[in-house]
Amino acid sequence: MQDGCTGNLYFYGFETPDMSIIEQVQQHAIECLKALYQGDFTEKDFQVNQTKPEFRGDYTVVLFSLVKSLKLSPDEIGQKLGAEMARRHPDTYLGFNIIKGFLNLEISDAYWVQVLEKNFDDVCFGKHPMNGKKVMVEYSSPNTNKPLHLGHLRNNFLGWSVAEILKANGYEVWKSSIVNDRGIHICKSMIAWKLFANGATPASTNTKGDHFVGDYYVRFNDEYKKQVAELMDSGQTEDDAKKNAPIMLQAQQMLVDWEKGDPEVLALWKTMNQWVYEGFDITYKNIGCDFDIVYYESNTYLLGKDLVKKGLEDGVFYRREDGSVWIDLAGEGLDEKLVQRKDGTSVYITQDIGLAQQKYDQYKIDKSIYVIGDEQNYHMKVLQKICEKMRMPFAADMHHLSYGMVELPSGKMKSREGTVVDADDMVKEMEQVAENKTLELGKVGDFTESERLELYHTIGLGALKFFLLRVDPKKKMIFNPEESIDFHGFTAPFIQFNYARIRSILRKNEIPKAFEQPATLLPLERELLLSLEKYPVIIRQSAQELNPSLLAIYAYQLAKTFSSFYAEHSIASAESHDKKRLRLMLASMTAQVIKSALQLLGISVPERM
RNA sequence: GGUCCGGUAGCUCAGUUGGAUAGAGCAUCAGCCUUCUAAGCUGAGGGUCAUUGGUUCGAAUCCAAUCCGGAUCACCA
Repeated sequence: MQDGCTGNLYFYGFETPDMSIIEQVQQHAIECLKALYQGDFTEKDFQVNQTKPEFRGDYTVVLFSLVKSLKLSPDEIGQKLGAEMARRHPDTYLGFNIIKGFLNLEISDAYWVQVLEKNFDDVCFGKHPMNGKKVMVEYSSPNTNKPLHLGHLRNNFLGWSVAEILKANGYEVWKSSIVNDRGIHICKSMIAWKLFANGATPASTNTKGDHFVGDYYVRFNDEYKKQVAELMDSGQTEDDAKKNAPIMLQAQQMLVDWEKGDPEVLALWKTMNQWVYEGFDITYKNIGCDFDIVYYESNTYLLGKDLVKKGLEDGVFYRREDGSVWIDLAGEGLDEKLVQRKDGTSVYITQDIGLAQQKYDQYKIDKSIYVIGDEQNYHMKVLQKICEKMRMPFAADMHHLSYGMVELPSGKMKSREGTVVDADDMVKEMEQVAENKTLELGKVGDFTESERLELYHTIGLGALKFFLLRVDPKKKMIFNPEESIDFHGFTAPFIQFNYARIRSILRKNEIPKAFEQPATLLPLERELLLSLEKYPVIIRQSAQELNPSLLAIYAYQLAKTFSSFYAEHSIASAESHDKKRLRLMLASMTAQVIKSALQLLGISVPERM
């Protein structure tokens, strides 16, 4: 599903999107250096940064790296370069100064105003034209024996957001999920249900399906622990007790029966999985996740066997005496890895190879992204290496978007030990906090009941998503349930609040027609424009790095700049007609970009709050 | 033990293709609502960028070693 922004904006080859100002500065500098010094210069020869606030200027060329090759002082290079850039592009540069090897360039007001005039009402501003590339983002990929928890939320928010960010960069994107619907963990819930439920169902107990099944998973572990303790009391070692506990043996037998296709086991399996799916659907809908393709492991777990055969023939794999099949990756700094058991059944990685191939065959994707926790870094490295060794054409374009675990102050969350923060509870709690704060502030007196609920959802879920997305994905993060997530400062509600303030103004004021005379920009107006102008670059960067936190940080920084601007200058009662028009346009564009950036994070904005 | 990732303010985090006096938020303190929504604005305090050495005009960023924390190295998924 595309948003209408990336489809037909440009005809390939005829029109290219405008260069951002930072790219222009770079090009201008290259062009002028060539003219001045007759050498070959590229972007790599010098850096362009945003000018630090304590100096005059907008963008800065760092001159030190040019000193050696030109054999001139930074000051001399700066003077010549600055003058030449200003001479050649008088519409862009207002002036320049050189301080300690830094060439600070002031961009002209006219340039900034033209950026504003051109883009202030463009809902597609910042998004890039279609590039003809197809990419699949696999994310979420839940187990069906327990409900989603906070860690899954990080995965879901990340995956969804990265997919949207790629769309905004012109990719055709499929969101997919591989549901882990078979295996010993499901059998554990099944056997516990059989033993203890007396035929109870989610409906009969008025419980959400995934929680219902999850409860039996916990029940299994309780019983298991009890049985292990009993066996140990009767003299068995811990290892033996763990192996011999009757309920574990029953679960394992159930898995064997499942693989044999025992109708009774299959029926129960289908029923319980269905309960879980009904629960997941509610959660996914509530948190705004969607998928274009859903794979089920029960359908894919046999994939890859043919590839193992082929790999054996090609000498990529080898067979041991006992019949098991391996690959030797010791040369790549990895280990030897099993790809097929001695009994001929496949292991996890076998189906991963098969599914990777299937994705490529079915959808002709150019890039395949896997959103999977960093505990599987090794596994994913092995997978990619195997695909590479098998000369699969897509091997180089597989990308593991590895993210760190969400931990509690007490350490890792463990479903088995019940120390998890449940996803549904978490969302509900955030909505509750949103409600409390909103009522405290007394701003929704005239809202209808459903408007109120929608607002609490927007704010509460927004705060949660932002909290999880604002951190660099690859870093682990700590969540403290004692201190509930803040609604002040570096948060979604702050950004949403600024959006609502702008909307409030725009409801009451129309943007007047044209300027009567060119406006001169005040520092905060200029700062806001500088920030707005960066948006397309940020969208591109977050796609390149597969990192939504760049957008989150950007959206906050933009909202913060607006907030200062708002406190300092009146918009509706500006000192002149021109200023009023300028500021309304600024406000309008800010709202537009905030909405767009948050939307890429999966966060919506309220018209009032 | 091998491999990989991380260590920045009391807390949670930015900042790493090497650039100016290392930045935000929370918490603390001091101001600011008769004017567009104070979920706000302005300001203050708070740092041995884990440690040591190296590379150079310049290092939180690169290299080496060390310390601390985590992940992973299953005929589990």
